[in-house]
Amino acid sequence: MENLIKSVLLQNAETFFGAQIEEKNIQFQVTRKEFEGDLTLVAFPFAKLWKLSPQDAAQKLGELLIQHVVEIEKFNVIQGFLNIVLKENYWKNQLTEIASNETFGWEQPNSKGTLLVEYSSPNTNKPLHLGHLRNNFLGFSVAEILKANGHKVVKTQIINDRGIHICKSMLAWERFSPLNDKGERETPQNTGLKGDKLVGKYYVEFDKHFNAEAKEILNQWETGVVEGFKPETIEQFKKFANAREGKDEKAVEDINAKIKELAKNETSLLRDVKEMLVKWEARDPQTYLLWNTMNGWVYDGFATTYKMMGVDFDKLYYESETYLLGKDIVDEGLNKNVFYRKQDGSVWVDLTGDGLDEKLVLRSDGTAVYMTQDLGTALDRKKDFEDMEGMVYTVGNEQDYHFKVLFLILKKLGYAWADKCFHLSYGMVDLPSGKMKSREGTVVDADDLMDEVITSAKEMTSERGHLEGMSNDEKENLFRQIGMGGLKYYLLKVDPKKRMMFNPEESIELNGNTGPFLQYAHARIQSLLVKAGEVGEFQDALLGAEEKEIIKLLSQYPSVIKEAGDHYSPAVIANYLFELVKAFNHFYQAVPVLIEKNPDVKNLRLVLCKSVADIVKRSLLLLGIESPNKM
RNA sequence: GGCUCCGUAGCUCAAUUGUAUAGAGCACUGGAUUUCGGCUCCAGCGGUUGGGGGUUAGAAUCCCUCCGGGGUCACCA
Repeated sequence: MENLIKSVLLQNAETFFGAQIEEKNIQFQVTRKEFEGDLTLVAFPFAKLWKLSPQDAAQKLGELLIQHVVEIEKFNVIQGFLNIVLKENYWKNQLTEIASNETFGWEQPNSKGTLLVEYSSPNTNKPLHLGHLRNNFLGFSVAEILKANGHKVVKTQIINDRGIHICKSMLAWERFSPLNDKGERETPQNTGLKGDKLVGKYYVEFDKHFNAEAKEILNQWETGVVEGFKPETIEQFKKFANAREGKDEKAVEDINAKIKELAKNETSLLRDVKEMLVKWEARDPQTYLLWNTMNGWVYDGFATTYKMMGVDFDKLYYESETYLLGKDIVDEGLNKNVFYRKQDGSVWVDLTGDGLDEKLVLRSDGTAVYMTQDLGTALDRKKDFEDMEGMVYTVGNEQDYHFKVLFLILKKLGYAWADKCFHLSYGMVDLPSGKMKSREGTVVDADDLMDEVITSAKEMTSERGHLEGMSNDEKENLFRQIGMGGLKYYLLKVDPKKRMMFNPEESIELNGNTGPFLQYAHARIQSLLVKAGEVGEFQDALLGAEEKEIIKLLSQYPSVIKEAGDHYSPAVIANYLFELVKAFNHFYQAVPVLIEKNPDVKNLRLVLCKSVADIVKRSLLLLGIESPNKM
């Protein structure tokens, strides 16, 4: 309808206005509840054009439009806003169209370009936590939303499976794991621990021993024991120690931190773990075997977690296979004069012209840095998916700068698809107690949290739900659907860019703006439809205010899907759904459906209910949330 | 300190391509069912949109400034 009015105005611009008008001057908005109308046109720009008062301009616009657009029944003008009322038949036709189209609001699948969506991308030395949940739910949902917008989508992740942090877990396991009576070290099999949890345990174990050793060294230094240490180090220590004299508390603390760093560098554990990394890079068979074994445990653990999350991937990238990539791109950049080499052999890119810094892309020893890897990986993906039009990187906002630089370099190197690369940057998840910090043990484990929400869904639903006739498996499945639905909705309803507060109590609520509230509306409609049976024609039905309100909302659905896609934001869909379901509950409370005597009216209401249920179900699916028929 | 993001009701969030009286949920108070699932609905309470200035017919939204908070400024990832 908006497009129709727009084209009428544009086509008749000469006759109406005596001049061409710009499309952006035609602004629509949804008519506010307190005024009569279905659609509102803002008349201020036209007032300027005609040199009339806004009221007169709006009046003139209304008179013009009512002659040219048959669907318009009448209009009214309030302070430069033209409120248009559309004919009842228009809305009934809209409903018929919505109800008859099973993919209403979605674009033809694969009708648009291929996009890679990267999300999750964990380290293999620790289990997944609450932050990963936001990442995974977001990435998965955005991928689904892009599909609904017609894109072909490849879901992917890059697994950070190498580096010093992995070696820390490996070394700690070799050294500190107790042996059982068969002489074996701890494994997921003999402990029953989930693989990622076991490996994470040894990562923590490493840190404990590492800190203890550093403290021991520190004690030696402070008490004057200096044998066995490099003279330079002791020199440095003494310099720091003397610098503490006469300083205030804060300054002393800073200096002590530096001394601690010094001591950490002297630990045998750090030396050994670095040695292990070198061995790994040299493909030492024993180290490689250990690495493979422990990563295998982690992958088994992650697989369980991903399954519970309900996310999946089409293509996996491993950092152990990509970390050497990007060397070619360094040559390419040098050839294209985008990069330059410094005296010491390191390679840099100068982005000061774009308001950024100079950035290193290759170390002086010829090894790659993070940026080099990411450049190489990006090109690698383009090779794997030649029709790739762009990429979405679901990564926390602490890496905003990194991605700005990454995309800029790709652009400077002349890759057209760099323009369609998007950093789906999301804010940190805070707890009521403050920030999540792994060192302080305030991290919320993903598995534990999912278990908790499912358990509380069980407690709450067992009391109030409609569970009669369900098998135990069906019940367990239902609790999972409700618990996970609540959790996902809670994390997705907030604008991704924003930092958000995670309140465990609110996340398991069933009322208000929550996942279960939407699921409940869907389940209630399903039960109604089962009772209703066959649904016939509704041509002669009169449209009530409540019905019309819902049809209006339903007809906005396509633009909601488009907006969610354009902004990579599941929150747009979540907020729309909540509005829709509130309107539906209002309607359902005020208007009888099954008991309605007039068959046309009854049919119309049933079609309306079914359309709402369909949209709710399909949209929740875009958020990764299931809609049970009973709950 | 440089760059960057953010600050909306007691709390959690909408509205940020400028547009009518800034909206929801939670919490709190009071109501609704001879009716289809009460995990429902209705009403009330609650705001100087961090402060100040500017641009505009019109500012939560754009610009400047101050205050407060986060992130980032590694030859880490």
